[in-house]
Formats: sequence, C-alpha cells, structure tokens
Amino acid sequence: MLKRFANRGFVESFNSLPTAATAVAKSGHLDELIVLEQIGARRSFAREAEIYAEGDHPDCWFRVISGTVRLCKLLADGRRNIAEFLHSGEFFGLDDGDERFCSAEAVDDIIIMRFPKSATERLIAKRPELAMRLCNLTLRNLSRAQERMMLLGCMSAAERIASFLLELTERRDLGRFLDLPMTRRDIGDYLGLTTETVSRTLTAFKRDGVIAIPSMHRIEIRDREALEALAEA
Amino acid sequence: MLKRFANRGFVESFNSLPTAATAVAKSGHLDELIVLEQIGARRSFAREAEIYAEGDHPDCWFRVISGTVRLCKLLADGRRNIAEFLHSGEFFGLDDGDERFCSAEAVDDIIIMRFPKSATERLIAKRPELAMRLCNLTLRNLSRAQERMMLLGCMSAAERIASFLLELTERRDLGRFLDLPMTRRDIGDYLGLTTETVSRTLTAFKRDGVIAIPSMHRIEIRDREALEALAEA
DNA sequence: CGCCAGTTTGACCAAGATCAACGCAAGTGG
DNA sequence: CCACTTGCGTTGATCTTGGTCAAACTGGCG
Repeated sequence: MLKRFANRGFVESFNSLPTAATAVAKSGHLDELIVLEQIGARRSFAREAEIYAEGDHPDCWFRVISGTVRLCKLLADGRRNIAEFLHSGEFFGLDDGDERFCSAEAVDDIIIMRFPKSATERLIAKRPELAMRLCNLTLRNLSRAQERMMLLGCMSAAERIASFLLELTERRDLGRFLDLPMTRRDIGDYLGLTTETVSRTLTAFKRDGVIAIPSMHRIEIRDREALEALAEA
Repeated sequence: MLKRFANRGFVESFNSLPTAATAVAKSGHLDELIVLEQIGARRSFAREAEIYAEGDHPDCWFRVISGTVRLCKLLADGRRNIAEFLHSGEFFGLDDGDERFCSAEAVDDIIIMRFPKSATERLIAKRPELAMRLCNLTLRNLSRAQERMMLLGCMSAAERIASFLLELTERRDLGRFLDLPMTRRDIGDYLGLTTETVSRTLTAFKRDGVIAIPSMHRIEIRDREALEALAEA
C-alpha cells in the first residue's frame, strides 16, 4: 500500500493536475503523504449512499480511492446542483467552519480514505508545510469552480456537454473511451440542464459522428477536434 | 494552538463578515494582521483599470481597502463571466500555480493593499498558523463559489437578482440603502444574465414595491421579506 | 417474462436573449 | 454656457433555446 505513495503516479492523482507531481517530486515531501496515509482509514459505500449531509459538522475529510463521489446542494423545492464530481485520487470534504457546505454521495460503489480533522491538525502542527499543501489543493478546487461558473453563466447546452466530456477525459485519461458512472440527471444537475437536454445533446453529437454511445454509461470520443471546437466556441 | 485554528474570528474579520469587529476583539489575532500589514504596500487604481490579467504570473495577493474589484474570465468570442466582486476588507489574487485564473479590475476608484508572495512565504515560515488561516479564507471563497454555481445552475432571473441584492447587503451591511458601484452589464456578467434582463427585473421589483431606485447606482430595499422569499424560492 | 428505473424522443411552451429604438445624464469642445 | 457626443440604462417587439409534459423505449434484474 505504501508503495503507491513512492510512485509519482499517485502524487499526480492526488492533486489530479500535472504540475503538482513535479512540484512535490522536486520538493521531496513524499514522506508527508505517507504520514497522511497513516492517519487515514479506508471506508466503502454502496451506490447512492450518503457520506455526509449538508449542514453536518465537518470532522474529517476524504480522498477517493475508487469510484466516483458527488457533492450536492439542494434548494427547498428540490432543485439540485452538483458542485463537483470527485474521481479516484481526488480529495473532498475539507470544509471550514461548523457546517458542511454540500452533501457528499456515492455515485457508484466507492472506496474512500477518511482523514480525521483532529489528526490532520496534529500533523500540521508537526509539519506546517502540509497546511500550505492543503491550501494549494483548495485553490485548485476554487479555480475549477470558477471555470464552471463560466460554463454555467455563459455557455450553451452543446458547449457545456462538450466541455464536460473533455473535462472527464482530462481528469481520468482513459483514451478515447469514457465511462460515465453518473446518470443523465446527475450530468444535468452538474451542468445546469435537464436530463432531456443532456440526452438530446448527446444524441445530436452521436448523429454528427462526434461521439459514439456503445452503452448508456459509456462514450467513445470519435472526433476530439470537433468536441474541442464545440467546447471553446 | 489547534483550538486557534478552529477559531474563525480572524477569518471573519478578514472577510468582513458581519460579526467582524467583535470577533477580532475577542480572538486576539490582531498581531498577525499587523505583521501582514507590515509586508503590504498601498496602491490605488482608477475606475476600470486592470490590476492584473488572466495568465499573468501570480507574485502577490491583495486586500481591498476601499472600492470594489471584479475578477473576470473571458471567452475567445468576448463572452465574459465575473467570478467575484470584492469589497473593502476582502482579499483576492491568492492564485496557486504559474498563471492567474482570472483577471482583476477596478470597478470604481480603489485603494488596495498588495502583499508579495515571497514575503508572505517568509512570514508563513515564521508563523505557520498563517498558512492555515489562508487555507480557511480560500475555503470560504470556495464555499461562496459553490453557492453561486447553485444560483447559475438552478435559479430564475428574479431569484438571481434578489439573491444578489441580499448578498450585497449581507457583505456590506449598510442598512436599507445599497450602492451598486458596478454597471448593469457587470451585474449581468456576474449572474449569467443580459443587461436588459437585469434592468427589466429591477424595474419589475420597483413596480412591485420591493425596492426603490433613487439613482442608477443606488437601491433601497423597501421589502426585505419579499426579497428573501424571491431569493430562496 | 414482466417490472422498473433510467433514457430517449416528440410536441409544445415560456423565459430570457436578441435586436432595435429611445431616454438620460455626464462629459467635451466650441 | 450651450450644442454635441457618448456611454449607460430602459423599454418594446420578436426569436430561440432549452424547459415542460407526455409517451415510448431499453436494459437489468427478480
């Protein structure tokens, strides 16, 4: 298990951005990640299970080992927004203050690593660099959130879906084939669209030969150029 | 010490949330603010001036002393999204990585405090708590971004405008009267609406007696209840 | 085999965008 | 000091996108 931390691949996935890996590798702080591992405990959740609810007291944070997690916010009348999908290697739940800002739910069957806040704080007291590390991770998340505000505020349905597909391929580089563990409704709530519009747009992309849909939860990128043109119109 | 991390007094004052004054007095963290002050330099910018551009190398961060700042993202074809408005007391520009995620511009004439990144890092080396503090500030910003993704993804024009007006009164508690330093276009780009829709919606609110518009950049909240009902429909 | 949740498809509708004209107030220059 | 310009805001008419409602379809799974 610790072997995974010695490997650059892990570090990369931890931050899920390329520059993080080199930064960590150069700074020689791999040992901290191992320490972090020591205070973490594995837990698994079934599809659709709630990991925590909005408003809960945040006493720990998590890293996804396998599967996909969604962070949700609900409005009184049931309208839902998915703030973020988290894939394997990504972290979530590092909320400040007394209440969770979002709820966290398992999209499919998942395994996650749980880090108690108290143990993290003790670790930070010993190794203050870790605070800076967490700060940078949070800044990354903020930057992604800003990206998505742009998407929600400015983009058409087709542009949103194209961006979404490209985001997925970039965050989990699986080549041309992409699996979508989430439902059309999840995608809609993530992109500010209805299931119908998501479905129609995907069908249109298929008709135009941009993608293929071998099965409901699987998509093949057939024309990445076209998708990129659609995304950054 | 760990207790101090949990204490939100400083963070609140720094973000100019309502309880600011009392929180600072109680928390006894003024010393750190003073230290921070020592590495900062005052700078002023005229209305519409650019503080930094998207893609610039981030070598410093800022706190607003007076006036209003906007963080913008642009799409190739000119569509614009305003990621955030920053008012006096609030901080911005703490970007991770090699590039600014957004550009920063002065909405009106402003005075800001500039903190070089290098000096901040030296300060953090001496006072590691500061890193945790900055992390919490960033988490606050992230939480606000999530709030706004909900707004952009789920809400009608009227709900967005109502939320916007309430957000302003909460962030800068000036009683019933509210001044809007930004243009209708800025508001539109912040809320994912056009100027026309912003204008029409404000006019509708005025017609219904919810607000009054004594001058173009000034609004009076006449029926806060109604506004709150509209915002959280 | 039949049920059920999720998906797709179609017809219709409405919110907000777009296009266009006009109003108004703050400069600007003669 | 006043005509002129200019930029922003408001208002109205029309159009488009995506939402809504409803029905049919599909693929797992007991």
